[in-house]
Amino acid sequence: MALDDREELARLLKALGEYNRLSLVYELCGCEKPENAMCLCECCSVDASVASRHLKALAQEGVVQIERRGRERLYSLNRQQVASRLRALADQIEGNTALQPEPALTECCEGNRA
Amino acid sequence: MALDDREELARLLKALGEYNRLSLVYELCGCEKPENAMCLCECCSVDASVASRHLKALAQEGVVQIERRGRERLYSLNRQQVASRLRALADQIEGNTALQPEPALTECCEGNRA
DNA sequence: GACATGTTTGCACAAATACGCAAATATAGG
DNA sequence: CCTATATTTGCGTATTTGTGCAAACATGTC
Repeated sequence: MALDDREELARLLKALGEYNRLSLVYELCGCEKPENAMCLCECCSVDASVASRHLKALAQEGVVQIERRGRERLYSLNRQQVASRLRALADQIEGNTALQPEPALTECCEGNRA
Repeated sequence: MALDDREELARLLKALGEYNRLSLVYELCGCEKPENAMCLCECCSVDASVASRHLKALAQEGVVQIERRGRERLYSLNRQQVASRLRALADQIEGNTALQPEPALTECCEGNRA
């Protein structure tokens, strides 16, 4: 795995790992259609500007998608993309990588590598 | 979903969402046997005390398990537990929850709920 | 144009966080 | 007991982060 990917994944997890942002994601989970920030910001009790910033952060990590409609912006989840990135991490952690064992990585102390 | 669970999940994601901690997790991914902090801290170039703190944080969120052996502590991944929590989130985000639709949640603005 | 509505931005601030270093602690082994 | 090794903790510090408020912007409507 490339180190850039790891950095990107860390940023995704950090974006999801804040309570109010995660609440926004859950709120979007329950929305069938894209929703604007004024509506979404009600799920976590924060200022609209705060929600706007959080949603922007989520968009930067590819969690949500922004669609402009008139004076408002409609946010929706990139469901598949986020889910697959999370599952890829789950697979790696579980050890079900089914990949060739990445020859000659930095070795662990006593040759204790998979 | 209970709000406590959400908070706990946010903490898990935050724990994983820091580059050096994620690197420790990846390092542990490649270890077949539990490894001590001195060994693990080499993957990210930080002081041993920093690695110790990171591993403690990971342990608090259930990511790693600690086993004492003499003067050292051996860390290993809780592979299944972490993987399943990540997959549960992935399922929710993707919308494959296959759950009853949680009657009467806080409604989205225009009755735009799943 | 005037006004309402939704969003973004600038600013200030408090809290959290990551970090290195040095000291303290724990324990194995002579 | 003394020493070496592994870990934890206390402390100081620089940076990041989440937040609210007010102002600026953007755009639809009358």
